Amino acid sequence: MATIHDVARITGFSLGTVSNVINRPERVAPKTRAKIERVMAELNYTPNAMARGLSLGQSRNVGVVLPNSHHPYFAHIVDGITDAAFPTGYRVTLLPTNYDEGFERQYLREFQQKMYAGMIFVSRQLPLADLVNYVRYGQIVTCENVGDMKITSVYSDRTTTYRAAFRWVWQRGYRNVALLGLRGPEHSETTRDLMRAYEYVFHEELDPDRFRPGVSSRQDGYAAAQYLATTDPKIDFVMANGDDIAAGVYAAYKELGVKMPGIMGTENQLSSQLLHLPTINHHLETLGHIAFNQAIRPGIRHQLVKSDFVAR
Amino acid sequence: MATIHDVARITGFSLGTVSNVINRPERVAPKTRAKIERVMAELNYTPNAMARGLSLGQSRNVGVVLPNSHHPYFAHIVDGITDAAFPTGYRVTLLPTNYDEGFERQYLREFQQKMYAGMIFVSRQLPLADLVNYVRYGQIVTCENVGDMKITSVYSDRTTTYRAAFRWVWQRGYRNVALLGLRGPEHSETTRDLMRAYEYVFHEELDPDRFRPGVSSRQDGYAAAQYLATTDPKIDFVMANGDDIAAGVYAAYKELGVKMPGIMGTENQLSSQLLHLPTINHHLETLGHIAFNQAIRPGIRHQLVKSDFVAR
DNA sequence: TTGAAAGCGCTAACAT
DNA sequence: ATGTTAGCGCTTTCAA
Repeated sequence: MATIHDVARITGFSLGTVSNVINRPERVAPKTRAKIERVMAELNYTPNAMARGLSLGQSRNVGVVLPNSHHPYFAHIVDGITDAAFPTGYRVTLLPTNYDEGFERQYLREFQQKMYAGMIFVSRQLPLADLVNYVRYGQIVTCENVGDMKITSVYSDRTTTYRAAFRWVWQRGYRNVALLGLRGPEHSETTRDLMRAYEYVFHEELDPDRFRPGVSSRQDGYAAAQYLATTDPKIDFVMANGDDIAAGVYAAYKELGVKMPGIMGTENQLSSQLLHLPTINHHLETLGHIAFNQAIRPGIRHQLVKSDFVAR
Repeated sequence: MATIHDVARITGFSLGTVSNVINRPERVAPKTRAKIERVMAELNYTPNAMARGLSLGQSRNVGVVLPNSHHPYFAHIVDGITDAAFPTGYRVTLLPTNYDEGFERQYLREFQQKMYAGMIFVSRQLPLADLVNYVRYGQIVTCENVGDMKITSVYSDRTTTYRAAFRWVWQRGYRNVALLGLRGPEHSETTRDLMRAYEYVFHEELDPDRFRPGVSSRQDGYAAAQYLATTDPKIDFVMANGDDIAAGVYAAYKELGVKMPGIMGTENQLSSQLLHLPTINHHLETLGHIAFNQAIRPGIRHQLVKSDFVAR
């Protein structure tokens, strides 16, 4: 592979001049610049990104921290991020944690070493305070409401939408609601938000037995619904954490032949349309888009992305 | 951030020795090794990946080239790749092309500069021969049947499965089949495979008007089906390039109120289960998994991933 | 077993 | 306008 030395040697100019045509073309005379550019093209030369990064102390990568990419919630956000990154020339690298703090720490250290120009924490295990410690090394953006913590955030106004959704559930006459989630309220801000909205509308705490954690796929939804239907037949509404999951719930109740409860999904995917189920649209692609743009420019900002309740 | 110099200075040993405890611990005396490791831990030291990469001429990244990550086909493969990469400590970076050769060239140059230990071409625009030119710089794996080209490949046996699917269509009595695809046969090997399988079973060429290109979402499927239903009412079977797309086709015919044709999807997603439509399961996560493993170890190999026709 | 030093490809002062 | 040079953090001969 051709290096900057090769083009310097061949053109007869110095390293510095060649470097200048790459980084500050205006400083070099048009004629020599043309000559150097021609040779670069001939040699099919591209600056080595690693060397550049090492010298500059920065890269054109953004790291995206997330537990996995199975769940549609994460997949949609990653979609938005890569779309936004594409025209900018930034690369996005996926940093899966499998819910393990250790990996998050590892990624943070790599960040500190300037491997990533910015990081997006789509999800995190580490305390927010730990992340805040790293903002001095570059841009970190979180995808949650962080209050007035000194860290950039992009988040959806879940509370408002969850309340609207529960109000709809209440008005429809449902009184025995079960919730499905990825992780319990002790681990997940989303689950806490959801429960708080429930309490706000129903004026009571949710029966702990009516929250089923560990649900992330249609199959999980199916299993959870089977459990609920057999152990707690009074349940008349199931709020699922994803449309495909909602579809799994639907299938389980249908197969058991018991009375179908009301079901709600989230993410506004195809499956809720097909089954004509209400859902919540978090506009996750938009969220990803914004998160990327925050990740590549300095400054601490907080941005809200509105979500919608889709009644059906 | 602590560098190797810091730990050398603090421990009183030389750079070389510290480097050795990182890379060849057996060469350094147990006592000095312990001492150095303790200081490393205290300083929270991690080797700088860029510097390491520059020095070594290699990275622990694999690049995944694909047009975009919207289509479930790509999303599923990426899922498989990241899952396989996780336990190995390799990073995966997404390299979207938007179907533009220029970007593929750019990525190939970065590869040549050792930015990526391996590359996976989930899709490509560049001629295969161009890719083959780069295998001497590292592992490149393509996700298609490349015959005896000297490049590693992982691909699904589409032909067999497509034939089985068309045979099923034939046996069910359908005689007027339309096909939906991302890109026309002139650009897409998948489409060519599909058409060849059609010809094999039906003993005739597909009427060109009965192939609708540019279909990649449920909405596209909906629009294509509307067009087909109104311009060519004889059509009695629609083969869609995705289950969600098949669902769009279903919706279009249903809304028009005309006789519902047979419909088949691919990828075995939830939507085909819900609508009870036959589909093809390409086992794309498995394919991604294998692709990753091929990408990180040298050698040219070809591997077939079996796909299934799911009759419904 | 440990140390010294060259080099990976590039950038950015600083000199000319 | 162009050249020279000292790093960026690390690995790896080669010596001691």
